[in-house]
Amino acid sequence: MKNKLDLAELIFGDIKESVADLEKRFSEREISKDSYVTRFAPSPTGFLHTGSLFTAFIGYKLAHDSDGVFYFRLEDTDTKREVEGSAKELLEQLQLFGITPDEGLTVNGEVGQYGPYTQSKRENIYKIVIKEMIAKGIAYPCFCSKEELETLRNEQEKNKEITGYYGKYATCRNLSADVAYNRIVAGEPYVIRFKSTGDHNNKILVHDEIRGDLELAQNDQDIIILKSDNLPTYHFAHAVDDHFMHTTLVTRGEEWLSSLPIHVELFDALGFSRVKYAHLPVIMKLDNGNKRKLSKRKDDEAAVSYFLKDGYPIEAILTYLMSIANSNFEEYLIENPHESYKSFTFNLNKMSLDGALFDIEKLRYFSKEFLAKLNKNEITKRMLTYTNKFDQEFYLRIKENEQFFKDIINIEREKENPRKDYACLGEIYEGIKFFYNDVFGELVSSVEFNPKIKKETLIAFLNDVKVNLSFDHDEQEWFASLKAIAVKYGFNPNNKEYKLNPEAYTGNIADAAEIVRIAVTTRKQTPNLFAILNILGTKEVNRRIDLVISKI
RNA sequence: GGUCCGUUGGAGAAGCGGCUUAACUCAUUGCCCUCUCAAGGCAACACCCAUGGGUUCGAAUCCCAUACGGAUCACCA
Repeated sequence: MKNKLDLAELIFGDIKESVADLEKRFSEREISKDSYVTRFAPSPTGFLHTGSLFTAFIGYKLAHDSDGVFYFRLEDTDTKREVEGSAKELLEQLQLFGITPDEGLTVNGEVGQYGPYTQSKRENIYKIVIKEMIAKGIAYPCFCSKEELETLRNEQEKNKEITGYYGKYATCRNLSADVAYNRIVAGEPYVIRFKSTGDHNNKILVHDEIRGDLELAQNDQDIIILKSDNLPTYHFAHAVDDHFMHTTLVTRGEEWLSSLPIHVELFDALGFSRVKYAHLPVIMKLDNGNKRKLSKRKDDEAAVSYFLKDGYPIEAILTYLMSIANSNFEEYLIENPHESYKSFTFNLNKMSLDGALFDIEKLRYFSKEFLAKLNKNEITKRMLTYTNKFDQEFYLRIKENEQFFKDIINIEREKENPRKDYACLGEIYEGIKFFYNDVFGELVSSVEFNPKIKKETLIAFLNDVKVNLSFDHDEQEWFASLKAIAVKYGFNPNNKEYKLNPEAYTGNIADAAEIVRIAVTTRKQTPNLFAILNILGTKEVNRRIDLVISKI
């Protein structure tokens, strides 16, 4: 007759260490009690998700605001869904946002004493724990096939019972060690399950740092802890890793709330002291009038690369995320205009309980504010990095004459209330392309002037502008000279007078300015005309006017 | 369907039993400024806090029910 010890030895014969050895190996962190140890633990299944960035950001803030540790752990136990190279990509994108792990996997390799930080490399640790669990009888091998499980589920559904492997349905939990031993020797495939002692009708009291005290039904499912591929499932790995890595606060999406009872039972059964949890609300999106989680497959904005590609500054993205996380953050910003999310202390209690709708308009607002505050050198530098990656043609154009670009981007910039034209770097080209002579040449063929003004007047006016418009000195003088010319062609420089009898004039001063504006930019709306004329210079302005006249 | 979580304006939200004629921010609309646009300034925008019942001298705030929304029920995390 074989007993539980024999069974444990049969399955994990190569495992010699004990849980006590592990406790010794991964001893308590020397860290203040008030400091949080948090982590970001993604699976390598693709690029960085906006929701993941949010979670990582919160974890990072919490740890750093409390002089704690923020570490990165790779949860790569689902070999089927794994995407090659995504761990690296995740890390790099995180770094772009300034969210660099203090410990665990980093762009420079693994750091820290609680590793390995990649779950597939921790097989041994999991097995040490499971071996003891089998020996103690709180875990057991299960030989049920997927087909059998499927049949069981159908049966349960038909009878309107709770589905799953629990209680009387967990047939393998009653197998004697001897029987199990022999079936394994005979070569039957199996998984390892946790033997739950919970009762679905009883409640457990748990505390969530965001939601407060929660009363949840106990877990009674004999969940799988070791899959047939010898890798642990999430629930078990979470308990083992967060215990031995000494996490103090688990920050994760609220989709995990319903499996909390499993985790709590696991921690208790293993004799681990429970960690704290903060289940973060999920970022949602409105789809046909219904709220739903941002979806990787359906929504472009679910991937942070979407914002990067358009050139939203990472500072603006993080500011936006912080504004959803703690709404008093915006008040903080108003009171402290020179501060940012970096100096703001994030508070879990101020977090909303339900998922916020992703609001691109608000992101755009923060982004405009941010970009407007940059000086010409800073924005040029960013623009160079951005276009080098996403718009080579424009990159080369800027490079060719950096000063020219700086002059353009500096129009109405370095001052108290700068222009807020751009929500992202990707919008800049469209805004200023007419400055470039070759582009102007293409645009000019489709210029249209106010049809109310006669062609002859237009041409005569423009010719006059060519010789008499003065913009070498200051803005006042420029405007005065524009007025002087305009008057000759029947424009009224006094708007109040003009409004009294519009029929008597060719137009008002705005109409006159519009002609010049269209002639040199092909647009009806632009930033300050005086500045534009100066940047282009007399020669180019006159060349453009000639070109335009030839098209009228 | 079971279980859990939630519900204050178009969006993020403050509020936690009387100080609320419901803060603040974005969006929207109007006016002012003005060579256009952007910016800036000033206003407006929840006949009331999902609905219905309670508790209370008094409720957005406490309790119950209903409705609605979300999450979750895998050898995925």
